[in-house]
Amino acid sequence: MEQHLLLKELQSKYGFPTEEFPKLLAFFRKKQFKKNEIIFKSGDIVKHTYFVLKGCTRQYYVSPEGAERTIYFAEEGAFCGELMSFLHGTPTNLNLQALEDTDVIYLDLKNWETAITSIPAFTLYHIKNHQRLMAKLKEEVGKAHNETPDEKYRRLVNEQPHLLQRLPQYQIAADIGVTPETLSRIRKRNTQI
Amino acid sequence: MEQHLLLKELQSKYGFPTEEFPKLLAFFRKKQFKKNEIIFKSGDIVKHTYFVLKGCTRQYYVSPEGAERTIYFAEEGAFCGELMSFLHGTPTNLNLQALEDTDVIYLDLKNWETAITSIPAFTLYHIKNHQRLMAKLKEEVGKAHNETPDEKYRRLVNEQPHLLQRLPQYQIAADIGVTPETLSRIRKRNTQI
DNA sequence: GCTATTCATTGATTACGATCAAGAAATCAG
DNA sequence: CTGATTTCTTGATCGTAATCAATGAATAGC
Repeated sequence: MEQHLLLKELQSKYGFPTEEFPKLLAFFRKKQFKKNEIIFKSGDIVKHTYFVLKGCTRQYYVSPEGAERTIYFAEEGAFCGELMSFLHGTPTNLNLQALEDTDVIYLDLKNWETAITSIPAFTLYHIKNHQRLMAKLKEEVGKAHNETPDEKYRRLVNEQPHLLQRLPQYQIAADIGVTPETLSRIRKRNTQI
Repeated sequence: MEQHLLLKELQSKYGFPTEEFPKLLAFFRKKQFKKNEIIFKSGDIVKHTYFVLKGCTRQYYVSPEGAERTIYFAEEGAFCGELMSFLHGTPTNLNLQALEDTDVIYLDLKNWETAITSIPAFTLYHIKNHQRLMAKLKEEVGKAHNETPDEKYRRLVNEQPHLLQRLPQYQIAADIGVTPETLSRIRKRNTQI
């Protein structure tokens, strides 16, 4: 029997008792999103927290002028959501969009709280995983200013090469923080060896 | 009797039972840092997590070329540390520096774990506070690319005016992500009304 | 109080990404 | 398969921050 993607994620990071898993999984429900569907948008109060089984989502920020800036992509085996809004019931200022037809499982707040309070290993996963994410974000903030677009592109090629294959270039451009034109030139510069 | 700064912080955000506080405080130890002292640096394994009682610290990232980029400043009443390294025992890639003579209280890992497991309200503070920080960082990542340096400066003036008074300009410049020369010109542009 | 650093300002030049504009290539619908 | 969108590339111009360089102001050490 094949291992559930969620269990795999929980165990790959910090160990999770297999026997607890069915109990945890029971709190989740399934859902599907169509390609390009907006899952939540700025101003919404986020009601669910999602785990991607198949497909890909992007979380992004929209500036007052309408420019988009992607914060991160969640592929298969990753949580995506916005716990700040989810936990506090406040409007989010981020947007979440499915970039492909995407299958997820999700928790509502009630089930999330029950799961967290009744399954300590799940709590531990959360705390530790958030440290990981936070560390990544801090690094992003740090690098956001000190790296040239060329460096950012090469880092993306090294760290997340799969994204290059599954995303259109203007999405990559939004992630790096440049215009599509500039990305096209960067690619030209960095391809010819 | 004056309320302890830590209790104030714990209660201001999400409510913390006052009667539990002495028990929590007992896990902490005191320490002082001199102005400009490096508390930890990239490559270190962070052994403590700090709460600032007096003074100010900055957490920053150093690029391979030696350029510094400040992630955030912690003033009185704020935690500062690097839980990723602290909890996982892995080397950090961030640096923490006291910008003034600074008094802190701190926890080592053993006491942190004991406090977290024995004082649920402290756990709750952590989880929720991390969401807040994470949301801020995400916004930072989002704005890092879409804001012009002028906009970043004006946002700093609006959101953290006290920092302008207590920090030298080249620190502000490192925070905004420009050279000191550029900041000087930005200030000139934005001062003359 | 005076000298020595460190820090802030100003100027001139350079480099690079944004923007505007137009074609080419790829994707999609019928 | 064909026409219509959408996406990607290429070119030319423009604006702005980095860099290099030098002077002025403020701080710290003796």
